[in-house]
Amino acid sequence: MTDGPSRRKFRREGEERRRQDLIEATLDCVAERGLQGATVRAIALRAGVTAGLIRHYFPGKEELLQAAYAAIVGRMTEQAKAALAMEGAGPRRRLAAFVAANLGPPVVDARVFSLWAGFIGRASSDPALATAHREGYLGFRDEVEALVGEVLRAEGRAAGKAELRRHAIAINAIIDGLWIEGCLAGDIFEPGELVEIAIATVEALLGLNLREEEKT
Amino acid sequence: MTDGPSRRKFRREGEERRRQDLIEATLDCVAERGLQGATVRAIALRAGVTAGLIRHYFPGKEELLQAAYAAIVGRMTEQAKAALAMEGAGPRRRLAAFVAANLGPPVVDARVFSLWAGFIGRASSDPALATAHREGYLGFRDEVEALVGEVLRAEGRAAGKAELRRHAIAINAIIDGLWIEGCLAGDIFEPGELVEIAIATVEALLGLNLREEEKT
DNA sequence: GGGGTTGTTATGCAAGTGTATAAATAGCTC
DNA sequence: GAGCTATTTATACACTTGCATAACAACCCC
Repeated sequence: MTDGPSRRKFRREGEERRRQDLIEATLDCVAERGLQGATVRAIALRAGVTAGLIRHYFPGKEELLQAAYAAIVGRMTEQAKAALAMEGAGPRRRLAAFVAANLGPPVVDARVFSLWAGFIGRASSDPALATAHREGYLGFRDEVEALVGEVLRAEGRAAGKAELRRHAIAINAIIDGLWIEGCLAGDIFEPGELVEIAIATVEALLGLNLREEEKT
Repeated sequence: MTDGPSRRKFRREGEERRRQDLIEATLDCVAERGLQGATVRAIALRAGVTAGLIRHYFPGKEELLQAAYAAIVGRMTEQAKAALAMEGAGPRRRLAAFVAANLGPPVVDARVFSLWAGFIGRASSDPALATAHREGYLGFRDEVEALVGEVLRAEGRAAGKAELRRHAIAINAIIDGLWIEGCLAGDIFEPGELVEIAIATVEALLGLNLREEEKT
């Protein structure tokens, strides 16, 4: 009748599966309790394992957080890249698709934003993180710049380097700004409103219509 | 010769002065080590006092952080309000001044950003914080909307409610987006470049020139 | 200049953190 | 089914955190 030292039952999962589960659990914790609330114990509980297991798959908590961050950044850029790769579509439609991709799910998401804010908030104090952001930002901006260049070229309009740079910075800012609001208070906007506003602003900025296809 | 129990020398400061010092120390800590690094001990050390004193001026650490956040938000809106209050200037110049005020020092500042990110990152998990942001955002946007309304009215252009709303959202996003980049990587922009880009984008959006005064 | 007020220090504590380590057991191979 | 391997659990440790408390001393008042 004496219940012996009952040890918890468990199942062995594949390595990749466990890593993914832990990353997902981390994202959930960050979303629900903020970065501070993402402790190893909370993450493990959410993943259905015990805390020690984290160290079996990651060198430390920091690496798990970085993996989670990388996972989210990956998902976001994946969307954007898909829009860029739209073969067969003209530059204008590709630009519009790119903007739209960055302002819809899964990019616009409170969970994503929490993690982003948590990480980026330390960029001022963490040089490595600051560099990472800068490279990511410049890479993103370069893509926008190239895209705008294509659009204008297709339009037969000369575009100076400085002008292109300014346009890319502005478009990037519009996307970022709307992204933030969508993440933080998506419910005060109509569905698709952010995308529409972004595209309309880009249209005004470039002085052309992105919705109708260019004449061949 | 036995050095007795040497107790630290100290000076009694005025209440308001101490509070301000503690708040400033908090901002410094957040800037240098991130929100996580802003512990009561680190803050006290920076302020030149011992940790216990914090609890003499604030109910707890949380309240100190909120005071620091409020202080920074206050400084930011102060700048913006000053631009709005420019009497004698036409709507267009006031709008330009408003945009510029939000994209120059002391609003664009890494320290400010760290604190902002730290707080806003918890907005998803903290309903009170989410509400605070929403109200601040909507208040800000209302001001932009009113300003844009004035500008267009002075231009003799009719502006529908929906159009006004979209413009305000867009302008707000531009300011936010550029603000972030200025805070995070101000050194990759020319001085005044962000302001110029913002104003140029707003000009394109509204289809008018903000730099030259309106004809009376 | 002596006393009282209270701003300030010093010390300690309970809770929570990430991490290290050893024991246990699930699932594979033969 | 026995034996191995390494995934997983359980436990403990060193450290930090915010907070409580009591002793102390700087400043004000008379």
